[in-house]
Amino acid sequence: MPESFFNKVYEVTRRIPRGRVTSYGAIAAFIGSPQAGRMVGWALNKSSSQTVFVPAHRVVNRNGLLTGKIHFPNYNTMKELLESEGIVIENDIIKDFELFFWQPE
DNA sequence: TTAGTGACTGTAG
DNA sequence: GCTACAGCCACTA
Repeated sequence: MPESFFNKVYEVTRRIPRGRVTSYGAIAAFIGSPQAGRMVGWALNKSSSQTVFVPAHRVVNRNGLLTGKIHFPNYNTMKELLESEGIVIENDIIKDFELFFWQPE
């Protein structure tokens, strides 16, 4: 299969270590289109139809806000997944987001 | 084929 | 500090 935009999104997202998070913009920038963060979210949305597991819950917006939660089965699914990895969520926002932030390399 | 849409972000007012 | 707008790329109707 060809190296498409969202194919790279899956690849990068799967590299996110357990208990760490990153932002849509960081992934988009790593791929080469810093302004195409929307596409990242869109790709992750379709990730549920992929055969491989993609930790989409580890990707949030630049403020650490769980904007993607609305695309999970339940509004608290994303929060619970992150908390189960040791990340503290406060009002749908990741506490100490900078400390948990993971930059693609 | 064209138009509309989206899990975002940076800049400008 | 908050609101508005413009780019971003791929998909669906």
